[in-house]
Amino acid sequence: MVAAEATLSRMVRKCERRARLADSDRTALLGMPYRIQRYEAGRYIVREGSLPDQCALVLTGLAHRHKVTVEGARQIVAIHIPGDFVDLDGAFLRVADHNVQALTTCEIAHVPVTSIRALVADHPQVAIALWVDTLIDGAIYREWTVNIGRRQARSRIAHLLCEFARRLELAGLGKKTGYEFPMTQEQLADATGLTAVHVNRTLKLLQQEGLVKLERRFVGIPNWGRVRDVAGFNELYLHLDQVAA
Amino acid sequence: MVAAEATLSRMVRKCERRARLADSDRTALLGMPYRIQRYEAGRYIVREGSLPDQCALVLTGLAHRHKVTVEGARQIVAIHIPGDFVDLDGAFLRVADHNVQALTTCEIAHVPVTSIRALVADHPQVAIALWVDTLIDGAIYREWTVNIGRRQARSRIAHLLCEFARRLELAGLGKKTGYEFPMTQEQLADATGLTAVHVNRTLKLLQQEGLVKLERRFVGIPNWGRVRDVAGFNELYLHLDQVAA
DNA sequence: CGGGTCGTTGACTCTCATCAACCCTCGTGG
DNA sequence: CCACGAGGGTTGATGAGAGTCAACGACCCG
Repeated sequence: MVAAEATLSRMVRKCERRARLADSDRTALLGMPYRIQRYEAGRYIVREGSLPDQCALVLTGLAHRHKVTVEGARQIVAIHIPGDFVDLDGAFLRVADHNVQALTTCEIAHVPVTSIRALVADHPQVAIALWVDTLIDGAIYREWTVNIGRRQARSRIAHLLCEFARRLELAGLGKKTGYEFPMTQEQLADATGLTAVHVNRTLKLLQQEGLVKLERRFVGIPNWGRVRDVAGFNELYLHLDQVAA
Repeated sequence: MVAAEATLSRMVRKCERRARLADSDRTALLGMPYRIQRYEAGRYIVREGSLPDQCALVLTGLAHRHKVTVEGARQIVAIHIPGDFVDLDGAFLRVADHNVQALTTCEIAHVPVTSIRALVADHPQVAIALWVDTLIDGAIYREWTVNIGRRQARSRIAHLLCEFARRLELAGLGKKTGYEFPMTQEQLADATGLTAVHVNRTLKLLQQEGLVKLERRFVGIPNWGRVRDVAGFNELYLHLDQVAA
């Protein structure tokens, strides 16, 4: 499980950016009991309405959260990359209010809720770090609301691509100029509140304009400044500057 | 400041629903230093880009969070009612990524960030309660994303009215059958990702259907079941059942 | 009484959804 | 090695929901 250890440390590194951790905090984090499970693309990790007893942490691959309306329309509300806790909700909220699903094949570390609770009870700085993580998730949700509510398709998709670029870059999993991006157009549609057909046309447009390059499961952003402007992307909400207070 | 004390206790009551608090936790919460300030409707409480040194707690009236795109379109991302911390972000994130504005004339208690930090350091259960509050805010953000991304105007507005009904009811500030609702149609538009004109027409429609009754600053919901169905409203995401673990 | 904010309405436009067909690619199995 | 099927991508025609622009009306408050 060497790879897994390496990725647990990815999460620890993220926590270190969010609160000042002592060595004991770090070792406690790394010492959390967990069970690694592999999920094929499309498999559910958490179901709406369930009472989870574990929290999910992404080790490899991508996972997303989504809800389905009574009419059956799906909305993806968040996408998570390696190192993200997908489901801290599970530790403190009784019942899951949304689904978590593997977007690509991915490895998930399941941590018992009781361990999380014990960990944060004994390590206040870890609690702060995870709380800050929750706050930043909230900030991202807000930006998604703005994106879907007030930007039109072209900007909306560009914005999602910009957000991804920066987050992956920060995690050391890609560059602003290009990164692996395994979402289907239908998933992209569900994340942006559009339809797959319209996403297709809009992506075509973005490519014709030379703003993005798409190949297989790869996105290229040849001119970051132009795309950022088209998207109206301001990375403030990602709180990348966030350093232990 | 008797009224204010009463409303601080409203916040404490909310915290008690979110974590098991000892007497010492309660008194510590009530003992937080704060400065009460009155804001006229429309005044800014927090500005995007600022480095806040206080957190805002709504005592009376309504406040909302919003962001503005580069094109100047405004999106309201959250609305807060008395007893809500509007701005726990301020306690742990360096820079505000959105604006907080008085929606009606309201009274706000400002608590120094340092006091919040000291409070949660000394009272882990209070930290949990506030963290759970953050998690529930996140759940509401997610539902708003779904609302704006996947429901059409009629359902979308109905959904917002349902959410408000339940939240106000829980806070003891209204009933499901009707409540005071001082939002203008333009604000409603900014909260739902629509335009004021379309909100106007849609409200008309909802009234013609007998789903809602609108008078001045008051909303009536004569038949909750029907409106809930039109909205596709499922209150799970409000986590009203949330009780100390 | 006047001005401002908010709500109302009509005419027109445009973005995006819908429906439907077809293509390509890739993996599988005969 | 080829046939087949399924998932994903592409394209066109058409329509509906929502935006835009503009004018006017209602109400409140000074």
